[in-house]
Amino acid sequence: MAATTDLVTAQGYAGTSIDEIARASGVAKTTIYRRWRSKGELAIDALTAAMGQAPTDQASAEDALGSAISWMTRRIRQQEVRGLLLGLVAEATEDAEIRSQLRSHLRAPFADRLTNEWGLSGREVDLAFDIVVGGLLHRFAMNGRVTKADSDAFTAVATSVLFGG
Amino acid sequence: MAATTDLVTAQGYAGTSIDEIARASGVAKTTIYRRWRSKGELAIDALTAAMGQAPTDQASAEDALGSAISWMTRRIRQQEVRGLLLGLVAEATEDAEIRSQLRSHLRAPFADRLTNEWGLSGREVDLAFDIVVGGLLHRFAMNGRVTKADSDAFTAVATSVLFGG
DNA sequence: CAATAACGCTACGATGTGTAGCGATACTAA
DNA sequence: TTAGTATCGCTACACATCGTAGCGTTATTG
Repeated sequence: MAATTDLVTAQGYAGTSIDEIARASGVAKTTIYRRWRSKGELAIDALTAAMGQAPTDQASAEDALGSAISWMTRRIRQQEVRGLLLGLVAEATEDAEIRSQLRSHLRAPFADRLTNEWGLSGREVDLAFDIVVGGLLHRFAMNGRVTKADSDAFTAVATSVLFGG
Repeated sequence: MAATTDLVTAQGYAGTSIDEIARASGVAKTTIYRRWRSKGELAIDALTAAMGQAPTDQASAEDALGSAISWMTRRIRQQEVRGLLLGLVAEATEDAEIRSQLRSHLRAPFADRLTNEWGLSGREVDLAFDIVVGGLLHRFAMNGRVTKADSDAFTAVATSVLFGG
């Protein structure tokens, strides 16, 4: 998984082959396929590790949303996370299995606590999520980079979706 | 180009090969490569044709933005456009050439008139663009579909970015 | 009707995913 | 210690894809 993250960070998702990952991690390709069913599922696990834990110590719904958004934008500005995520979102487009794993490993950690513990509307939390993640990834796809100003702009929009700006 | 659009609509971008496009259009694969340098550039042209013309008859900046956004969301809800776009955005991620063509064939028709003729802020028009396009494509990637309610939600957010909501 | 441009076709080279089969190595339990 | 089991590494493969080379054939054009 570390080799996966490193190579995808350096070469992009599509530009990284399982052969390379096997070589870099000192393991046979067949061994990788004994543990993961596909490149996508390996990337899901690598992404989950790279994301780490969502923040939990908040005093209000506003705090919880703000810190969830800021956590997500920081992660997306991280090249390791972004590289894996871009590849996985592209694959999710034509693979329902990856789609479902992305929902439970990426969206759930962001959204579940906000809706279950803080009572925020599921529809609006999803909207904030898609604005931040979709917006930043799309901006990267169009411009080849994502700046702090970019992530601040999407953060402001997503926040005002739930707490009128 | 028609064969490209049809096949991508039915099978997705990654799931459609140049061989299939050649067969479906009754043309040799080599002929396709004599006109387009890659699958991506063929898809750019097919996308441009499928998008059609951006609307132009407006009376105010608000009108112009509103109709540009609504034009874009309608196009993205169209399966032909969405299929091509999803594949191209994925490719743009690791291909600066596609990235640049996407800016001039997709973003420019949406944004140029808004900034040049109606004096809207480039930064904010880009933000509206990325919210609508990025948001809707990402929602499709996560859910496997995009509803009218989805596009209405992103439309509302993007509009309020420029004309305070 | 000759010269030129475009096409169709077969055959490649390079790369990728994912699998089969087999011998060697490490681990586990009595 | 030793027998049995799970895991591993390796080669080879099946299959698909992009994009190109070369060559003979058909259109087009002047």
